[in-house]
Amino acid sequence: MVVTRFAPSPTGYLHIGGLRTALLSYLWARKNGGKFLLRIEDTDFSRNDEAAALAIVEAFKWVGLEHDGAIEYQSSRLSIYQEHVQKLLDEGKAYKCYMSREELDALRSEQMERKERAKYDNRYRDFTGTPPEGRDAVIRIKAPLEGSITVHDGVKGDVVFNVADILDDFVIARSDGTPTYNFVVAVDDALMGVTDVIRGDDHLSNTPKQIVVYNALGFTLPKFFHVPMIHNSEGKKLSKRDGATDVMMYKTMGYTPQALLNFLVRLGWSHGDQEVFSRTEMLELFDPSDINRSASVYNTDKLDWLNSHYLKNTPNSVLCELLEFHGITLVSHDKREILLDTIKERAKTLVEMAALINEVLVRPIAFDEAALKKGFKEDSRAVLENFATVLKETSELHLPSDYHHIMEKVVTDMGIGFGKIGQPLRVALLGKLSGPGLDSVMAIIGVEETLARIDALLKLK
RNA sequence: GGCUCCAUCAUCUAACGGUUAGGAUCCCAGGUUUUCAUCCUGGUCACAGGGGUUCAAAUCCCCUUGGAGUCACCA
Repeated sequence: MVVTRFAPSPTGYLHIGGLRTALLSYLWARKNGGKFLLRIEDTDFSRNDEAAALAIVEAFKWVGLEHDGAIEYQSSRLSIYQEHVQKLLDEGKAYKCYMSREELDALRSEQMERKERAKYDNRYRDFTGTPPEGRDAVIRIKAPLEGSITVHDGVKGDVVFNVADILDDFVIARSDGTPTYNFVVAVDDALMGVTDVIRGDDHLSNTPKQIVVYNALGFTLPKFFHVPMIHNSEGKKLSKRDGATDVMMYKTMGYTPQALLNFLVRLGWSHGDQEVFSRTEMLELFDPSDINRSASVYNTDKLDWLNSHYLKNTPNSVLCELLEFHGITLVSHDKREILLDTIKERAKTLVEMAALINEVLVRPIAFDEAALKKGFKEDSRAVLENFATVLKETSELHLPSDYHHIMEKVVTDMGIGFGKIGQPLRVALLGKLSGPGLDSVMAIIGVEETLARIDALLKLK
């Protein structure tokens, strides 16, 4: 049984980097028919932040990830931690330290002056005397004094830490009784039965401390997979200042969950030359031991490409639903198949699709100056008038090909090239020189509207 | 500063001692298209540097350099 977990602190939204580790954890659990747990790390924020948890669940829901069981809040597990602190106290594996804040600071500045590592001096490790009056104690764990601790990491390999370099008797419970992070993480992961810890490699150097806790409590160690960070274009850890880090912003920007997930799963992981992965393929092929060691740069060019790829392959009915979120209602539009077919070929995002759709559906309020100059020449008026005439004489116009035939007829009759009619017609219909195929546009908006738009342009000139 | 991790095209990456170092995105060019986009074809572009080990090194080892992360009564 594989049990993984995602353990964010309640920051109020799901971070794009968080989504990646969540995805990898989710995939690994589901692939093995195991469990994927969600735990909110709110021991310090202590304001039982359910809103923040909900934001994460909302984002999960949007991308289609689902955690198993109830959400665990560390803030509501305080008694469990206290129990385990007490256990260590009873077994002499942890002890009360009465050092004051001032004493600690003094010790540190002394060590700094001597260019030594800031490190607790174990003064209360074997203390048996009378504690100082009226002073709250913190609880420290007895960490090994020498030797080394090796993290067997599924991504990085064996990472050896020298105890003398990194450890001291660190605090596991504050003077107010609340437990600290490294203690809580170890206790929770162990108690919740987590077998595979997949998390950012910024946690790698915390791991020895957690191992000390595991060992003291007699828990068996999980497998660790420390996945490399995602960097911004400056090569630094991704932060809120780097633009879109909130997962839900991607919904607003018109990306599909499949594209986003596909993009993220390929950051730091690959399967040969494959670029496009369906959910099923991810589940089938993902293995955390294939994760890269090195950090990657967050560059959304490929996300755009993936998004347009998925858009092109999304059924119109689904597109229709997705577009609702972006203010486009097409359910009752009788030409929506033609419209969507032509639009989805030329948009990178749903937002772009929405804009393109409006360009077709809404009569242009102004004509682009340059387009007018380039697209409407001396002979254009005659061409458009001819076209309008033939249009009025023809009945039963429905398909793009119907309109195409009329364009052909006019062109042949007048002995001109296609460009002579295409350019001015395009300006009339769309107000500019680019856009979907004209026959499609006309089929979508119909004869009446086509004539009206031509008329509007002719009146202006 | 100590400790730890990392190092292949601009970007994501393949290669698990033997390839002209491959793919994708971006970019550029050509083709297709009434236009734009799509699509197709082609092109530019990389093993950080230096030592070893080996018949053979992008791959293993060491050093240098560079980058990142982490060092709390934060998580």
